[in-house]
This record gives sequence, C-alpha cells and structure tokens, in this order.
Amino acid sequence: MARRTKQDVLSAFRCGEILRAARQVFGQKGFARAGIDEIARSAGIAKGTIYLYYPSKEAVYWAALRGGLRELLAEVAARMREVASFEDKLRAFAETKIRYFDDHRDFFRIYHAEVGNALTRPAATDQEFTRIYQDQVELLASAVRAAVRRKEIRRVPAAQAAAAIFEVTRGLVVQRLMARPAASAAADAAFVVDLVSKGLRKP
Amino acid sequence: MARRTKQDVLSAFRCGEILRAARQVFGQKGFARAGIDEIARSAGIAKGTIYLYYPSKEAVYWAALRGGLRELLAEVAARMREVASFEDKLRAFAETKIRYFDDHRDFFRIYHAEVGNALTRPAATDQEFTRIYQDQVELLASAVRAAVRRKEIRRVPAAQAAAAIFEVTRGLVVQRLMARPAASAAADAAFVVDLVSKGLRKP
Amino acid sequence: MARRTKQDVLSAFRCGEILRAARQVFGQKGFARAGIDEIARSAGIAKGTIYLYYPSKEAVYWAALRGGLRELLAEVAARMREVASFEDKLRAFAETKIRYFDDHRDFFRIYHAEVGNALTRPAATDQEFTRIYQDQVELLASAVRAAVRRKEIRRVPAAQAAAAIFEVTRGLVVQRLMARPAASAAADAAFVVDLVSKGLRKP
Amino acid sequence: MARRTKQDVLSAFRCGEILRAARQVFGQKGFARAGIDEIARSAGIAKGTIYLYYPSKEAVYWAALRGGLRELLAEVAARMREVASFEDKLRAFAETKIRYFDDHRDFFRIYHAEVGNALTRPAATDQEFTRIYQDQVELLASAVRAAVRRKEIRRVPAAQAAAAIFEVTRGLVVQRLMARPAASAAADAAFVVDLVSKGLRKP
DNA sequence: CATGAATGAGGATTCATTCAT
DNA sequence: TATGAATGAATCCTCATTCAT
Repeated sequence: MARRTKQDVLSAFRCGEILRAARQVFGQKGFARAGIDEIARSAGIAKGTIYLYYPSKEAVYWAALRGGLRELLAEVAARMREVASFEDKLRAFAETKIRYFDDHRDFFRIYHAEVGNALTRPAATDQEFTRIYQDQVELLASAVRAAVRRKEIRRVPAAQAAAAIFEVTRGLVVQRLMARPAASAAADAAFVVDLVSKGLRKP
Repeated sequence: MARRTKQDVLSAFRCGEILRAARQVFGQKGFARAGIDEIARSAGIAKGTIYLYYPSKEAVYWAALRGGLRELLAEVAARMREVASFEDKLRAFAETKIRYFDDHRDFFRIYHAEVGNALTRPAATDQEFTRIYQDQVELLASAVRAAVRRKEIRRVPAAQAAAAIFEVTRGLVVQRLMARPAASAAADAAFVVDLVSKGLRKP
Repeated sequence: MARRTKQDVLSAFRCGEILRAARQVFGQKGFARAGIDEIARSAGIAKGTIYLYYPSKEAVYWAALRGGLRELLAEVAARMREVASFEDKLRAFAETKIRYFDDHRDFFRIYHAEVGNALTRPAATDQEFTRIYQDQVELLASAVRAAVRRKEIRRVPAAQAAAAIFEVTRGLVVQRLMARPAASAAADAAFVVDLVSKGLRKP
Repeated sequence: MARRTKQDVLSAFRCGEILRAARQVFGQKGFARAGIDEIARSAGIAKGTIYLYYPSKEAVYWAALRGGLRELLAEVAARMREVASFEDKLRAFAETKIRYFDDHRDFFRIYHAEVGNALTRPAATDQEFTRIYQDQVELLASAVRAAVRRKEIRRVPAAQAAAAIFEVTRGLVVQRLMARPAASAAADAAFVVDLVSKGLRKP
C-alpha cells in the first residue's frame, strides 16, 4: 500500500507539474503556438512522459483549464459564503477574482481565450467549461436574488445583473493586465462595488 | 481612366470578399486552425489569389480585424454624436455595439481572441489594435467627463467608469452569443443604461 | 510584305530582348531561382508576352544557351580559320574564348551550369548542347590532327589533347571570374599556348 | 558511456546515410529540383527525421558538399605526400581525383554546380567552399614551386600552372562522365602527366 | 515508468502557366 | 499582339504522437 501511495504521490506531482507548465506555456503562446515539447521542458520531464498522464495536447489543455477554473470557483464561493450582505458578497467576488488573476496571469489568458472558443463550438468538451462559467454567474445571480428578496436592492433581472457584475469584474481584470501599473485590487474592487450597488440601489 | 477604375472596383471587390471570408473562417476556427485554403474557397477564389492582395495569412488576419474594428468604431462614434445627453450616448454606445456584433458574430470572435493576444504580446502589430481598442474606451471616457462637468452624474474616475461601461456591454455581447435566444438588443442596452446611469447618478 | 517585315523585325527584337534578359537573370540566379517575372521585367515586357515567343521557361533557357553557344562557336571558328599554324590556332581559340566570356559573364554561368546538367540527363534537349560542346572540342581536335600530320607537334591522341586544351582554357576562365583582378586575356592565353605547345612539342 | 556511444554510432550512421542520399539526389537533380522527400526515401528514413540532424535543405546540401570535398582533399593530399618527384605528385593528384570522381559521380555534379554558384554569390557559405577549392589548387602550386626550386621544371608562374593542371584534370573528369566508355583512370592520368611535365620541362 | 528519436500528416507559400480583356 | 490577374500544383518545414529501449 505504501508502494501504491508513493506511486500516487509521484503521479499527482507529475500531473501538477504538467498542468503548471501547461498554464504557463498555453497562457503565453495560446493553444496552437504552444508546443508539447516546451511544456515538457518547462515541467522538467520528457515529451513522451506527458502522454503517460494525458492522452493528447487537448487533454492537457482542458485539464489545465478545468483545474484552474475549479480552484477559482471554489475560492470565490468560499469568500462569498463568509460574508452576508449583498455589498460584501459583491466585494468578495470582485476582489477574489482580481487577486486570483493577478496571481495567475497565464491562466487568465487561457480562460479568456476559451470564452472566445466557447462562442464557436458548442462541443462536448466546452459544455463543461460553459457549465463552470455559468456556475460563477450563478453565484452572483443567487446573491442578487437574495438581495432582492431581502429588499437590499431594487427588483432587477437577476441573470442580467449577474452577467453585468461578472463582466465588469472581468473587464477590470483585462484592463489591469493590458495597462500594467494598475490600481490596487481593493481599489478596483471597490469601484465595482460602488458602481453596482449604487446602480442597483432601491430608488 | 475607366479601365483603371474598373480594375480598382474589381480589386476592391476581391479584397472585400477575402476579408469577409477571412472573418468567417478565422471567426469560426481561430487563427491557427483556419486554413488559407478554406478562406480562399469561401471567397470563391483560388488559394494563390489571396497572395496577390495580402502578403501572408497574418496580413489577411490583421486586415480583417482592422477593417471591422474601424467600421465598428466609426458607427459607434457616429451614433454617439447624434445625441446629446449622457444617457442617450450610453444607449447609443451599447445598442450600436450589440447590434453590430449581432450582425457580425464571426468578427466578434476574432475581436475577442485578439484582446486575449494583446494581453500577451505587446508587439508592433498589436499596438494598432490596442490603440483602436482604447479609442473606443476614450469615446466613453470623454462622454463621462462631459457628463461630470455638466453635473449629469456624480464625480467618478472617468477611465474606470468608461472601462466598466465598455466591459458591461462586451459582457452582454458574450452572454448573447453564448446563450442564443437572447433578449432584444434594445432591452439589453436598456439594462446597461439603467444600471450605469443609476450607478453614476448624483447622490 | 512590308507589314510582314515590320512584324518580323519586332518579333526578332522581342526575342533578342528576352534572351538578353534571360542570360542576365539565369546567369545571376541559376535556372531554378530565376523567375519568369524577373526576366520579363528585365526585358521590359509583361510576363505573358514571353509565352507568345517561347512555350516555357525551359525553352527560354535553351534558346538563351543555344544562341550564346552558337555565337561563341562561330566566333572561335572564324578566328581559328584566319590563322594557319597550330600555335596561332591555339592562341586564337584561347584568346577568343577568354575575351567572349569576359564580355558575357552571365552567359558563362549558364554555360557552366549546363555542362553539369549535361552530365546528368542525356535528354533530347541536352543532345544539342552536347553536340555544340563537342563541336568546339572538334575544332581543336582537327587542329591537333593537322598539326600532327604536318609534324608540327608530336603524335598525341587528338581527342585527349583537344579536351585538355579545351579544359585548360575553361579553367582559366573560371579562375578569372572567381578572382577578379585577373591577368590580361592575352597573357592568360599566352600561358595556355606556351604550356600546350611545349607539352606537345616534338621530342 | 556505452549507451552514449551506441547513440553516437546511430547518430553518425544516420548522418552518413542522409549525406549519401543527399549526394545522390542533389547530384542527379540539382539543388532546386531535389526534394527533401526523395532524399529521405533514399536514406530509408522519414522526411521529418532529416530535420533532426540538419536544420534545412540548404544545410544538408552544404554538409554533403563539405564532407565530400574534405574527403577528397584529404585523400589527394595523402597520396601526394607519399611520393617525392614532381611527376609522381602530378600523377598522384590526377589519378586520385579521377578515381575519386569515378567512384562518386553524383558528388562530382554537386561539386561542379557549386563552382558555378561560387562564381555568382560570394556569400558567407560559399567562402568555405572557395577556401577548400583553393586548398586543392594550393597543393599543386606548392608542388610546382618546389619543382621549380629543385630545377625539375622550368620557371613558370606557380598559380597559373597549378590552375592549369587542376583544370586539365577536372576537364578529363568531365569528359569521362560525359562519354561513358572512357579510358582507364591510369591512362587518362598518364596523359595529364605527360602533357604537363613535357609542357613544363626545362628548355 | 521514463525517454527522446522517429514518424508523417498538414499547411503556408511560391511561381510557371493560362486566358479573358 | 500584349497584358497581368488568376490559378493550383508543388514543396519545405513543423510538431503532435508513437514506440523501441
């Protein structure tokens, strides 16, 4: 059993290294221009080894994307659960995402690119991506619904409001990455909170 | 002169057809997976003919992107000039963009992908893209500044506000394209206007 | 008839210009790297026009080669006929060739390349090249035979001797073209005459 | 170490096979008309494998040319060192070259073609070719100088004499390859020796 | 399990040739 | 006759994937 466990640990370590390298290389070059060779080198293993853990370049890409997405979703969900008011949830959402992407710029590029791809092919693989993507929006939508119910904010269509919050936040991340010396994460998040909470405030 | 003109017309027609086909194919497959062959076929010409008008696949891509961007920018700027109040300018911006992208879905995908690429390589070619991109944001920023001056809205940082409006709009476009049977363009635009104008309203 | 003649003159002029341009471009780039476009431009006509006079790129090449070869052969033969002794014929041969190639460097490169090609493909077209090539050697061989008959030189195998003279001369041309500031044509020719006439002198 | 050595042996074998195939195909078709595909097939490997050993078609060509040139030069130099008299050195030079090219006809064609190219582009790559080419001539020139010093032959310009010998020999090779049923290598070499040694004999 | 040499399908680009004007 | 825009076959090179060691 120790043997098995040792194997598992090694295997998990390899997978982790591969995905870390994959995010770096895919993030910097995009899917097509990234080479398996380069990912392997960055992971400190040989090209062939990757194929022991993943059946194809696409599979590596999806694993890298899915892993990051799940981590991000979990983190955002956790932070949002920690607070109660709509404004606090809003702030938790924006700040966590901004901070996460500040720390995982390469991943953001994959994520962003995949949004674009999801627009094109409603293929089986993308279904999962779309689902996780929508899970994030749903986090916001339910917060909006609750706030409406609690009369914290005026009655607004939850889906559109959630989408708006979601995209304002994503837009800020894009702006932050395009123009380097950005404001602090907290300041940018505060702006989102301010705009949205005022925008949704009861009349 | 007639001769020359006839040639010019044909040449313009070819360029137009190539760019139209390019937007379609690049939009559906992305730059790397798109084949010159397919673009040519879609344009109804032979592969080699493309190289009479553009020196490389990349050049075709940039021309397609730039052309669309300029058209969009011009249209948005024109619509915004037609109206006076901040709210109307806001509506003009959102509605024009949503409508344009509803009609040019393929182009939106190129556009979206390139935002992602611009995050990675601050190369010479991308400079122009970034500039046009920022021209759009500037349209909004100056509207915001004017509104602040006219005391239509409260004092907010123009750049951030513009980015937020810009991204909320873009986000709605993404949502519309991901989930097909969307609300009307006017309704989605109205939501943006509502959220933002209330969010920026004087206290 | 005047009409016809005018046509003929124009046609001859076109052919001449094409061949002149062909020698220049083929000589500077070799057959494969030379483009029909470039030849046409150098000849001051349009690409398609070349195909009114020659059926293919190869045909242009062969015409350029054959024309030059014939001119050279005629010139050499004429000069050799003007003199009587073996030494004088030798000098006429070497000096005329050296001078001709000094004046037609581009042509020499085509000529040289084709010797190489003739080694490879004993095709129909090359037959003629080989024949003209051997006609030149034959000029020398008959001079050698006559000299032997007249006892000007010792008895040597005419074919080998002719080949040797031919190649020594050609070798000098190569040397002249590789190392620019060469000796005068007369001096180089004199060396050939000296070496060979002494080498073939009666014992 | 054994491992490494086995790899090295395999690698050397591959390189050798590639160059052998390259000489064959380039020799029969010339650089431009030769296809990497065909070279690979002739070497018994796949197209892509060539690119593991050489970065481009050009690199393969140069390696094939350089390798052959060096082998030839080494062989000629060795044979010439083995003998003392001018006549013997002359014979060693001529016979070794004739024999080498009899055995490596394909290589001769590359070699010959490159002489032509060297006439055109004095580019960096050709520099090395020109150097090795001149090293061969220098072998002869120093032999001539020594013979003059030892009074074996009359006083002649060493460079021109060397060039003449060099080219007579090359000319004979061309003749041998153009007209198949040639004399024996020894007989052709003897002719060169006879002509030249008599031509340079003291008066 | 790990390796990396070998594979070969795929794709951008060039250019001789054609043909409508 | 002259043109040059259009064609598409031909070819170099890349790189995801396989497999013998």
